[in-house]
Amino acid sequence: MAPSELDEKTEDKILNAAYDVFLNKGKSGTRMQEIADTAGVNKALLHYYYRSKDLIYKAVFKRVFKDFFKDFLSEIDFSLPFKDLLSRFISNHIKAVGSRQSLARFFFSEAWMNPDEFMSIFREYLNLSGEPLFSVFIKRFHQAVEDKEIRQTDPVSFLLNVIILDVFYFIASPIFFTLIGLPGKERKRITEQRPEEVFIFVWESIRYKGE
Amino acid sequence: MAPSELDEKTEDKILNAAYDVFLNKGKSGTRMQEIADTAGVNKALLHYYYRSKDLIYKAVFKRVFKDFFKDFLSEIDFSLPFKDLLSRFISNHIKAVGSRQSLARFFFSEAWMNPDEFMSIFREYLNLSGEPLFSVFIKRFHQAVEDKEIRQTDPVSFLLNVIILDVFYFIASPIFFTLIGLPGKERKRITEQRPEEVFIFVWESIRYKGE
DNA sequence: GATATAATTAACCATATGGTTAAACTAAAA
DNA sequence: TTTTAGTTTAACCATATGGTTAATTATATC
Repeated sequence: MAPSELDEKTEDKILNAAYDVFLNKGKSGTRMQEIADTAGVNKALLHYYYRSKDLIYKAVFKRVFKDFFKDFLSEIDFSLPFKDLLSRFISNHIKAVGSRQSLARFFFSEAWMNPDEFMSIFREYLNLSGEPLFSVFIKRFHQAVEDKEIRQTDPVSFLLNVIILDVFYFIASPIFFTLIGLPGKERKRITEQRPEEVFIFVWESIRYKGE
Repeated sequence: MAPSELDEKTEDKILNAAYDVFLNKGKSGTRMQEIADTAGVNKALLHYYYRSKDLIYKAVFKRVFKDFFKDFLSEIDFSLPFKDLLSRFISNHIKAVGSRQSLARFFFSEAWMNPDEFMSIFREYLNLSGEPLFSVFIKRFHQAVEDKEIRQTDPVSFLLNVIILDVFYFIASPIFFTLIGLPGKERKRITEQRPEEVFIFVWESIRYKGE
């Protein structure tokens, strides 16, 4: 009957608001009052439900973490041939990050600004995912090397390179484009072609080229 | 006679201290008192010399900007063959960024958290450099394509990819390594080999491989 | 309907923070 | 030596901020 936002429980309203504010302002830039205003509740309720700013932050972080890795690792069909797997991984990944830029921004910004706190919270929630998918990837990689689909190289560095090319494009490109004075039209074109560009770039790098 | 720090002028002591604090805490995380303490001067002097936090921030930003692009673009001999040019560019670049991580961290963190303010200050200081070196690179790139040293591709995306691989390794790798549970020894090895790894990765991607 | 419990609010508090000021100190010019 | 301009300090101010509390309202239980 009523729209979902209206019968949302107060606790959730607060967490959603905190999510928005923390994502856009960072930890030290976030004000409890702004969270309260965004949620449309009295400021005291933030403490009633979450006790302190630190604990709201942790709760938000937990959700950010889940969302980030859900987008990051989901929907990959590991049975595909390696080349297709890579292509799909890259385009999914870029799409996910591109549509959730503030998420990635928050994630890395906080990782830099509060590395100790970040890493300790990070480790708390680590069990959620990551490892199994990674080892599957490594297996497929070695297989592809054996099958002479791709050249011999370090899969850890390779995967890291791919992820870096996917994620940080959205952070580096606005600054880079401004620096070289690239017009908006060109920026848009390059951004649209980004998944294709990255795939060709990395595939050309690792595909097997004979003895 | 006296060590340089002691006969430093107050104005410089403040700027140096502000540089340190802003770099490590970001704008909203920085406290005027902490700058004053770090500089070893009375807090009122910050306002005496720089009027406000905003203006100190701008002064710091100006220096960060200069330092960043000095390391970023200097010492490149554009007369080298393209392959060597690329190799040198990458290793210089990674070395520069690696030894100035807090600089890059500040630079991008602020770019995300205060994109509008960042970009407006950024543009203020844009005239300093960047453009000419970039156009030289483009020329060399096209030349190399003509000479069939490298394959035909977009030089803008290519340069951006190289920069991204250089800069963001230092941001992404600690998180990535933690996520996959890579031990410290391996991390160190991979980090030491990073310049070589990136060069091979991108060179394999663009080198000319015949019809 | 009375009572207990959970949810909510306005007012409040202590401290932190950016910023100001008037007075004091220093060094060089007159 | 006095004047003057620049420099430095301690004390202060207004506001912002995270957090608390006592009282009020809504909700559920008997």
